[in-house]
Amino acid sequence: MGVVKSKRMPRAVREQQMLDAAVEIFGQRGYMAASMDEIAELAGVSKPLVYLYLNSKEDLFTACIRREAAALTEAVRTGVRTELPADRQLWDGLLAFFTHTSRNPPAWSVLHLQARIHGEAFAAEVAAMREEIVAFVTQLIVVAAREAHRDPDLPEREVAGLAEALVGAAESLAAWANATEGVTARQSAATLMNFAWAGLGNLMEGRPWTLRDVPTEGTPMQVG
Amino acid sequence: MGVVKSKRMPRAVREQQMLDAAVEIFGQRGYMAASMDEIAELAGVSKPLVYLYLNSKEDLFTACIRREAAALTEAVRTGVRTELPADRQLWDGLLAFFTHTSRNPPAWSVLHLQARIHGEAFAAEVAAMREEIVAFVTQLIVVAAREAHRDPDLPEREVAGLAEALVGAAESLAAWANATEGVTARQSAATLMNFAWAGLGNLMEGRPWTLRDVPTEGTPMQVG
Amino acid sequence: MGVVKSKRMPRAVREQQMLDAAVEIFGQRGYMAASMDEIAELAGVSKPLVYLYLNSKEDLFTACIRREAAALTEAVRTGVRTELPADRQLWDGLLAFFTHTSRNPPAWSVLHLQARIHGEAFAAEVAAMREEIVAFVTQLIVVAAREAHRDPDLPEREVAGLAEALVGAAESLAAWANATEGVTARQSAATLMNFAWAGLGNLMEGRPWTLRDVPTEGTPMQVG
Amino acid sequence: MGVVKSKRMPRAVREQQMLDAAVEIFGQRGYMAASMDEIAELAGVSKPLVYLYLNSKEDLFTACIRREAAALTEAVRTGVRTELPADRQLWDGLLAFFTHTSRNPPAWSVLHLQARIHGEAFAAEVAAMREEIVAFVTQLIVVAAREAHRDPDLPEREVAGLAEALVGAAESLAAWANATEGVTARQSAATLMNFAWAGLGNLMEGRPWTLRDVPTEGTPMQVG
DNA sequence: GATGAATGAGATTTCATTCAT
DNA sequence: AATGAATGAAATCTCATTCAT
Repeated sequence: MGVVKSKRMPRAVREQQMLDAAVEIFGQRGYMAASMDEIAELAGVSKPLVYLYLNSKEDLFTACIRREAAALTEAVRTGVRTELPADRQLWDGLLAFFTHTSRNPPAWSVLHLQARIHGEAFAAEVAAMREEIVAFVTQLIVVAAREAHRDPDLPEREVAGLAEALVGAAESLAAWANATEGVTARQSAATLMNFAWAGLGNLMEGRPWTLRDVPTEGTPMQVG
Repeated sequence: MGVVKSKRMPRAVREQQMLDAAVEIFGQRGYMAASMDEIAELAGVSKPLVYLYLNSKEDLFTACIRREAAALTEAVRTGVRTELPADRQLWDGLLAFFTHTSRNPPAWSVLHLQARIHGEAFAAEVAAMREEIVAFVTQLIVVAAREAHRDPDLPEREVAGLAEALVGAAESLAAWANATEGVTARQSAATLMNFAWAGLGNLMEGRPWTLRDVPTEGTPMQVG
Repeated sequence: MGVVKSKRMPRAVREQQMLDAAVEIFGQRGYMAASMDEIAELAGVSKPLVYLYLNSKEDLFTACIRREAAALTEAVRTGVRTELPADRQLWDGLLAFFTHTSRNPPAWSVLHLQARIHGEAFAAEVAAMREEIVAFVTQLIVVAAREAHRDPDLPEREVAGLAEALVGAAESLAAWANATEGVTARQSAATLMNFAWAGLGNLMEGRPWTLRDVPTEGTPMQVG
Repeated sequence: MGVVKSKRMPRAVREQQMLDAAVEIFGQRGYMAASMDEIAELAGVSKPLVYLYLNSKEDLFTACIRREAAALTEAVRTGVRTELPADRQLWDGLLAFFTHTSRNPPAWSVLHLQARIHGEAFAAEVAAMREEIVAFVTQLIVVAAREAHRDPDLPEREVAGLAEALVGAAESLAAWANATEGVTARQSAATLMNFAWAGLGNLMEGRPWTLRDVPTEGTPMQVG
């Protein structure tokens, strides 16, 4: 009766349990402060088994980063349908992003905070994921420009900077939202969408960005 | 000619040297990976002297955070003149911010990355500084709204979210700029100013934010 | 032939070896001067293993005190049969006490000297043991008074003081006997028994305490 | 107005201040745990001055022991008049001893506890003092035996043991009295005097030791 | 497949002690 | 006479990692 701590599980399952534990601990303590002892204990296995499967602390951390990076990009990719208009794609992407990060705070901590701090090797793993997202946003901006008028005079470098700023803002907001009580993924997405699309200037003059069919909670993003 | 490594210096001077070294090492290695040995060596003193003056690794780190937070807020405060229009104030603030962070990359790493990761106590030190800046931006938005029209219907909470997003974007951009070759403070400020003030929508329709008297390098800023 | 330094022993055994070594070193050097390095070396293990099992220098010291205190009280308890007359009980107790302390000089040093010096926490551990012994002696005095005459007019507080003095004398004698060549446990017990029971006054007037059936070596305790 | 912390004092005075501070700290913390920093601070001088005058921690500790040992023996010597009867001499000596130790707890801690623990050299310093006292007591016993009857059949070795036990009991009682609230020097002396002179046996049969002219507080020591 | 036993290397921190003034 | 500045050496403790079963 009760939860039986079954032994002898297939390797794939054990590995996932270990990664779950590792993400949890790395997210809470940070890479250096996390101890393999604690991770093994939380995973419910002995330390040597962790080493047998994941090889070293570094490899374990890298495995965490890879798994969570893949999960996040997959979530965003799934949320976006490229046949829709650019602003709608951005909205859907943001919503998927904030939804995922808000559901996996330790994972987001690992990707956003920990991985960047501890060595170039780890940072590079995250950078790959990030570039994929930046590329997606960059392309969105280009498409939107094309949709808006026939003369796309935004130089490439400028577009890159804007995408960077937008992604950076999203990352910061995600961390802030996780740390702040009562902020929903939808609210975060709405705030950022307004900020990015309409700009403060427009917002203040009463002309926020609007998108039909999207039920909203944030104030300035008005449902038409 | 050259720096003479003089011995027996007054305490105040030595303390600054130690803090310089500590910011450098903490910025590079992170709090946990930084060793007191390395810091002492870089400061050109023995480890016991570091402990005598700064007391402990924690206290040393806190002292770094305090000094750099004070320096950054001071730099921004000095750059802004509150009698000017809101957008000009934002521009000046951003310029001062990016100028300071680009000149002190390790200091910015300590404030932006390290301090947030290692314990609530450290994070709180930074949070105080951050709140000061967020408050400044929040007030700018309110003032700008008042300048734009008499009916400021942006609810308080929304304004807070926008300020958060803007500051977050600036922080991210600063880190990115430090890590990317050839990005000037002025460019960063311009990119973010456009992004924040005009919004992507306006930008793409050829209506970027402009400010007279400000010579710029970034492209879309400064229309004709 | 000889002691094979076998590796990989069960935890319980290793812990006892560590405690043996710790008592030895703490007894010789004192708590502060004893180094975990030396203890680990004498125990034939690495320092981390000592920490893994015993947790900290403080905990290790406490474990030593507890073990030795228990051993000593057990030795005394075993030596005394409560159905015998009071003076015989005292004699048996003293003999057991001096026998045990003379066989484990470092243990006695730990209990009598070290534990009292280094912090109230340690002293309290010993105080518990000591109180047990003082209580035993106190009760002996009361019983003896009852046996001697029906009117026990010794006030409680006075009895406590006497018990304290007797136990204190025994403790001192034990330390002195350990430091002095050629003093047997039996001699110490006899000296103290005479001192305590008959008093100097009686002794000097040729009326020492005597106990039938007890072969003695000390002079004044004459076999009647 | 207020205590003026005068500088430039004659060496002899400064040295006494340092010894005062050292006895205080050594008594509280123990030899190892006491830090020269703390001693210098309590003495109101800089550390190098302590080294200039007292040379080293060891020498400082030895100086403390010497001073306090001399003070204690002097106090006992002064309290005893050798022309009086032996038991009166013992009483006076005990009273002087307990009075002195109760007035200088840190000094007594240094002599009784600290000095014995930390190295043979220190212990030897105390041993010299102790031997002087033991010799005094030994002689008292011999004299008393002579007074009591003409046939002193107590062998020398036995007398030595008895003196040792008596002195040991006194030492223990002194420490206990210092640690216990409300125990006066007179009470300690009375308890021990009864214990030593009459013995438990006599006490319990209602025949305590008595001394004319000595006002008492302890119960069994009755003024005839 | 899984683990209890064990360790080498290195972290922070403290302290007695000395130099230069 | 007196001190602020500075350090070498050593202490406790932690951790990633491996061995033997």
